This record gives sequence, structure tokens and C-alpha cells, in this order.
Amino acid sequence: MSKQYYQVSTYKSQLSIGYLVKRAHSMMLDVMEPLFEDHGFSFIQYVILAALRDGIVVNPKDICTQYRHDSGALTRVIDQLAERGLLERVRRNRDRRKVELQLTAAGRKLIESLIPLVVDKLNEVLTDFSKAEVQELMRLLIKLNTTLQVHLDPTTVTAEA
Amino acid sequence: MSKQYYQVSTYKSQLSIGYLVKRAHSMMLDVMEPLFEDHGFSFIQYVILAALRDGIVVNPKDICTQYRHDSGALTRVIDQLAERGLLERVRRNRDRRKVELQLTAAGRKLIESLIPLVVDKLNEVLTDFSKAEVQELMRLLIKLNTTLQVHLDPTTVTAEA
DNA sequence: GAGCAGTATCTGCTTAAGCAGTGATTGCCG
DNA sequence: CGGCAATCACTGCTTAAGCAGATACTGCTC
Repeated sequence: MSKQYYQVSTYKSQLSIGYLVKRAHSMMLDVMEPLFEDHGFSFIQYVILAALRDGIVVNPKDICTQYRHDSGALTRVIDQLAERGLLERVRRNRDRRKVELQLTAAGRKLIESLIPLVVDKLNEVLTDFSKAEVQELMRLLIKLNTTLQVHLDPTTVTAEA
Repeated sequence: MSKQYYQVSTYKSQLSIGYLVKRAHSMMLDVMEPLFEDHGFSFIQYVILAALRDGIVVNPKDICTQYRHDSGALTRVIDQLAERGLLERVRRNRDRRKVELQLTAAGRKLIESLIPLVVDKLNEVLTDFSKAEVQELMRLLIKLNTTLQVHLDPTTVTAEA
């Protein structure tokens, strides 16, 4: 028996966590995308380069699961980035099903130049928040994501970083 | 000069509020959509009916701004709902540019039957959260949305409810 | 080691979101 | 009052995400 945070009688969709998260996501996109448009990048293209910079993610599959992007769509985005010489696909012999993505020198240089724009914009957007609020928002979102993840796929209990 | 919540040297995209919000949104969709699929509805269709039930929103424009949905796409979704006899478009003489959306009896009955599914699912997903955590998450998301809104369109300072 | 389920990537198709432009209406301002 | 910018709904087009296979490979099991 779940607790009753929401009740049918008083429910308004504008107070739903789902609604709030959808709005936040949409506006966050609108805030961030202009940063990349000047350089001819979409948000998802930036995301892939940033993930590679972070170093943890190397396979298309990882990006798909982490960023919840369709694998078919991702293949094409990677094609574009590869055509522009920003990353390379490497097949290792360890597991020949997997493709390892590697930033080229040009790709690394580019993503390093974009990161400061993103960091500045994030800080700018969060100006009204106290440090404690930012930390708490991060913590609660991570907790929400973890529980949603378990909800969707109970087998991946410890999959979240 | 903004505060430095994020710093270039330590920045990882997995700690970005944008990343966290994107993931939450995506998983929230995956959790919610199955509730409507049985009834032959997409999430956005449910959203429109729910907005009308809430009673505050009556014009397509309002739904577009509130839910940040494309107005062209929305026209077509409203067409579908109208064809299924769940809502009606009414032109009032007050401002003949606007279309007023009204639930039909069938539409109202249907949305009232869907709301409990949504409320239950939300409560289920939030089981691990304390009441204080849910409230704080809601507060922080609303605050984030308000600041993002101002950031995107400084003229609508007081537009948020 | 043969078979078979599972995994990773990729391809073609479908659908829907995003974008730009149109037409009708309004309200503002000289 | 006349003109002009702004607003709202809608239409056609473009693009990209989502979906369903296809292919190649792995590793488990018998």
C-alpha cells in the first residue's frame, strides 16, 4: 500500500512530478540548445561528445541506456559526428559486437571549448538557488531516477552509478 | 557574477541538472504511457484531457505554453480527440481568434476514469520518498521552472502560477 | 563443439514533433 | 478612423525519434 501523496479528489496535473519534470526538461533544452547552434550542433550531438569526454561511457549502448536515446537514432548521430571527424569507431577484439567510441583530437578540442559555455549557463540559471538547494535538488532527482529505473526494470537494481 | 555550483575542472555531465531532468522525464513517460495505451491514448492526449478537467486551461494556446507543446502538433492531437467525441471546439464572440475547448460528457467520464490510475502510479513510484522529500522536490522543480521561464522570456515575469 | 538464447549495432519504415508560413482577428497608436 | 504590429489557430514540409527487424558476435548449456 503506497502512501497518499496525491489524491484523486484534489489532484491537479500541474502539481504532478511528471508535469514539472517535463516542463523543466523542455525549458532546459531551450536554454542549452542555443549554446551549440552557433557551432552547428544539436543537443544530442553535444551529449555524446560530453559523455566521451567524461570517459566513463565508450559504447553506443551505454549512451542509449544512460541518456535513454533510441539506438537506431543514435547510430545516425554518431555517423554525423564521425563524418565531421570528431570521433572514431574502433572495433576491439575483446568483444567484436561492441563499438568503442573515441574522441579525435579535434573532437576533444571542440568539446573542451563547449563545456565552459554549459557550465556558465548552468550556474547562471541556478543563481537564485542556494548551494544547499542545488545539492538537494540533485539528490532528489537522482533518487527519483533510481526508483524509476527500478520500477521500469527491476533486474537492474544496482545498475545506477 | 553567478555562483559556482558547477566548475569546468570537475564537471561531469551526469551531475548536470539538465541530464538528471532529461532522464527523469523520459522514465516518467515510460512509466505513465502504459496506463493509457490500453485505452488507445498517447500521453499527450491524456495531458490535454487532464488539463481540461483541471478547468484552468481552455485554449490550445494555453496548453502549448503550459506543456510546451508545438502548436501545429497540438492542432492535430485536438483533431483526434474531437473525432473521438471527447471534446469540442467552441468559438466564442469575445475573441474570435481563440478556440475554447470543452470536454464532452464522454470525455469527462473517460478522464475521470484515468485520473485514479495516474494518481496510484505516482504514489507507487514515490513510495520510497518521505512526505517532506516529495514536497521539497515539488518546490524545487517549481522554482527551477520559474527561473527557467524568466530566463527564456524575461517579459513574463509574473506569468507562472 | 553444436545449438541457442542473449547482446550490440545497424537499417528501413512510420509517426509525430518542430518549423515556417498563412489567414483571420484583435488592439494599439497616431 | 486607418494602419500596423501582435495574437491565435491552423497547414504543409522537414527532420528526427521510436519501432521492428536483420546481422554479427558472444557465451552458456548440454
